[in-house]
Amino acid sequence: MTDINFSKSAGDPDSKGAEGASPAPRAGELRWDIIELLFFAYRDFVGDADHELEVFGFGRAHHRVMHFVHRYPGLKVADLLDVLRITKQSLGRVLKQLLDEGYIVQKTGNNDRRQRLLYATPKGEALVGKLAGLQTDRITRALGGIDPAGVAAIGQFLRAMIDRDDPDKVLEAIFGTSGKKT
Amino acid sequence: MTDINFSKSAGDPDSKGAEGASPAPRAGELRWDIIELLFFAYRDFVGDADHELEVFGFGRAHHRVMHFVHRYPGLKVADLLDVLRITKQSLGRVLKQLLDEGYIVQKTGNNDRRQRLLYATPKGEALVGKLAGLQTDRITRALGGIDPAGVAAIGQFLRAMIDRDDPDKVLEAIFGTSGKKT
DNA sequence: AAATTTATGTCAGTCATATTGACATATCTT
DNA sequence: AAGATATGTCAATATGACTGACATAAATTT
Repeated sequence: MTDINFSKSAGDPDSKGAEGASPAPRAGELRWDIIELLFFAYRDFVGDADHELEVFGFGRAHHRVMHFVHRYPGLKVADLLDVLRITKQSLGRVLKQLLDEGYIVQKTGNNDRRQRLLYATPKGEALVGKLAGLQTDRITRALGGIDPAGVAAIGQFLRAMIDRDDPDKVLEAIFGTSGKKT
Repeated sequence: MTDINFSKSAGDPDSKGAEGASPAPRAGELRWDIIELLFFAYRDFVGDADHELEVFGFGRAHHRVMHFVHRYPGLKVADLLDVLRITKQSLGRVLKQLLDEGYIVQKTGNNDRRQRLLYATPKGEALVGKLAGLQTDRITRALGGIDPAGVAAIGQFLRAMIDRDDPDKVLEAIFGTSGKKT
């Protein structure tokens, strides 16, 4: 999916009825520029990985799972569901494939034996690493020529775009006590 | 789609037990931070619109179409296909719904009567405006506290993340002679 | 004028990813 | 023992995407 889904946000007081029938909501205020740039930037960003994934017979869903399992070793299935915001059934098929094909392994939790902690295998790491390399190339290229202060602003902006209401385990790691990551 | 599609990266030196076969490509260089922030930022950004779209019985595809038709009045069907990077068949159903329900109208081209130029109706403008308002709220909030130079850096970064190889009509408008939109 | 190309629309069949709801099992908590 | 939790799985469905084939109208070329 090339997801565009621009956003919504809140309430747009005036929106539609603005002048005549056309809403022209907050005329000059809407950030059409950023909205569009985010769409195209994200489209091309995820596009990098898509081609590579085809080679493995995987889709974006597999990438998402591999990414988080790799980054947060020992993630539980429930954590993954929170992060990806999909249902158990949707995750099930993808996760099963990754397990069957040896990209991920499960280990029973030490404290709670009902839990299946997920870990990437070397094979899984290789895949995730390859995909991150492609995306990193694009990011590095895009950051070229931007000074440290600018890079910091970019990080600040991206973080501020994320909902903090009910952070999942991964977001807690990103924003939590260890709030690093520009 | 909550598209994540990260990329690859590799190595995570320590992760689970990967040592061994894992590629660990360019270990310290991978931008896991930006990769992840882009995922979450985009997920929440598009999430804003999703809820609102449900009210109308529409999906993200409808939003994308409405957005570009609104922003670039008179866009041809072929242009839309280039921008959205989907097939005629996929666009067909969505576009037909929007036409049937009065969010968009078609006008035969003046020069070329085969063309169906697309325009948003006031009703369509209202919807797009509402969605853009929600997303703009998030963007404005995220940009708060960032100085002009930082905002410029963000725009520069997002633009640089976009492929420029074969720009479609919309990208030409964004980057072309009238390259504005920070 | 006839042939070809272009712009659009549409039909049929398929796929990937997602959904909800119902259950089953193992394990932890009370 | 009873109940709650973590996970897995089955069935049925929806959306948005795909390929390929074909039809029509209008423009362009020959």
